[in-house]
This record gives sequence, structure tokens and C-alpha cells, in this order.
Amino acid sequence: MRITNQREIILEELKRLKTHPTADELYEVVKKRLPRISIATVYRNLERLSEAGIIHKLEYGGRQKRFDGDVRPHSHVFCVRCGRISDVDTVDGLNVREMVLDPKGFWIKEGSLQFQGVCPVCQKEKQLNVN
Amino acid sequence: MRITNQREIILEELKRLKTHPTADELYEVVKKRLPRISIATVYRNLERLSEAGIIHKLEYGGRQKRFDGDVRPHSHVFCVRCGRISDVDTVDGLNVREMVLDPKGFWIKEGSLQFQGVCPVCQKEKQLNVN
DNA sequence: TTATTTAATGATAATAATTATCAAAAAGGA
DNA sequence: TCCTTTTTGATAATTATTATCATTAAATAA
Repeated sequence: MRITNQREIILEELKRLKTHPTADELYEVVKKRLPRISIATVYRNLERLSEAGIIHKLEYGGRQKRFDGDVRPHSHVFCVRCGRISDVDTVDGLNVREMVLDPKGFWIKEGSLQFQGVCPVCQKEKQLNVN
Repeated sequence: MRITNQREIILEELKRLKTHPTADELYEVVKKRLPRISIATVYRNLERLSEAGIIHKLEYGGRQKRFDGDVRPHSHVFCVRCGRISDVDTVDGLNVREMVLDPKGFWIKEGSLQFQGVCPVCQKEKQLNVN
């Protein structure tokens, strides 16, 4: 995989953000440094980088995919109202792979804990009856 | 929520299938019993039933949502190649909620183990170099 | 039972996110 | 420098899902 300017900056900005952005959120950030970049280039590179295992593609709730520049094993919580994702700190020494009794014929590559909940932003909206 | 014929049969067929079907897969099955049903009715009812907690909406890998008629806590593995989902048997007595140290301000509602892998069908295709 | 109200359906248009296409530009050798 | 390959930007196409709306069915009241 060639190191192009676009690819480098997309990766750099994704690693800097801790918000698990969607492709278009990241596009807005990257555009500040590369004003002529195309949204297609962002999509393409996020795909290529995740295939290569350099970043992670997150596909929980919500219709948009999100991306994570941190590939170390860790758990996520996603907001059932807005799709926002946050890291969650869990007890140390978990080996999720070891918890499988019957993989039903699958070759299991990765395992993680996953949580669903309501994020702080949506908690406030709920209290204000905005929704 | 009213009990309509369509709603009843959608739920019945979803509970019968153990394949975690997509909306259009379930539509094809339901159409055999209700040939005049609309795909919109299937989407609508899957949404309503999952809001009511009667079924579960699964939004892992792949671009299509999948649905599960079994709402008892259990773990899933999804195929990174085709999006297929299977149940996975895990060790008993897991309390995933208890494994959280810092929920980062989220109200956590549910937690589960989630696995990624390659399903038996895609394993075969890989061996045959179809892809 | 019949009338009335309310919710659900079927058909299809609209939307939104993502992927595909393709000519032009950039990168990395020979 | 020239040549080959990959990547880019612009935009069209696709795909899954959601919205719209007139019609129909279900639940409730008279």
C-alpha cells in the first residue's frame, strides 16, 4: 500500500480523534488540512486501512459505519439513540476467546465485549423532553 | 400494539428461523404464507417489534440489519466476509455487565460477547479460491 | 349489530450512505 | 526521463431503509 499524502493524513486524524467518527465526520476534519480531498478518497482509504488491520471498522447501531484508530483490544458502548460510540474500561485479564464453548463451525478471529446504552448527550435531551 | 395477521406471521416465521435473517430474507419466507404482503410491512413490523423488545435487531458487520426472534441473553459470531450471524455457546454464569469498570457516563442497558470470524460457507469458498 | 375512530397495510417515492466508474494525476521504479 | 501501476477527485449508480399517502382492517362505542 502506497503512502500518499491523503492516506497519511486520514490515518493521522483518525488516530488523533477519540470519537470513533463516521466517514463524513472524518472528511470534515481532514478537509481542513486537504481542502481539495474527495469524500470518496476518505471512504476508500478507510476501507483499505481496515482491510489491512491498521484501523478498525465498527458496525454497531445506527446506519453509518464508524472507525477506530486504536486497534488494541478494548470494549465499546454504543448509544441506542444516536449511534455514538465510546470506549469502556473493563476488568483486566479478560480473555474473551476462551469463553467460547461451541463456535458452530466458525473460524473465530476476534472477540470483544459490547455494550448498549444511552450516551450523556442523549441523556440530557431525554430530560429536556427534546425527543 | 394491534395483533394483525401480518404482524403475527412475521413474528412466527422469525422465531422459527434460527438464521438471523435480514428483512428481505424474512420477506421471502413470509410471502409464501401471505403472497400480497409488502416489503414495507416487513420493515415496519420488525422495527416495531424490536422497539417493544419482542425481537432483537442485530447491527453488526455487513450493510444489512439482521433480526433475532430469540431475546434470551446469548452471544453471536458474525462472518466478516458475508455478514451471516450465528449463535455461539459460551461458558455459563457470565455477567458481562459486572465487567465494566468505567462506563464513561453512559447508562448501560445491555452487554454481550461478540465474535468475528469466517462462517463455514465462506471457509469453503476460500479453499476453492472462488474469491 | 352497525357506526366511528384509530392503526396498519400496500404501493411506491424519497432519502442516505456507500460503492463503482473513469479520466487525470501522482508515485515508484527501470 | 519514460513507463507502469496505483491513487485521486468528481460524480453516477446502487442498495438498504424510511417516508408518504390513499385504502383497508381492527378495535371500540353507540
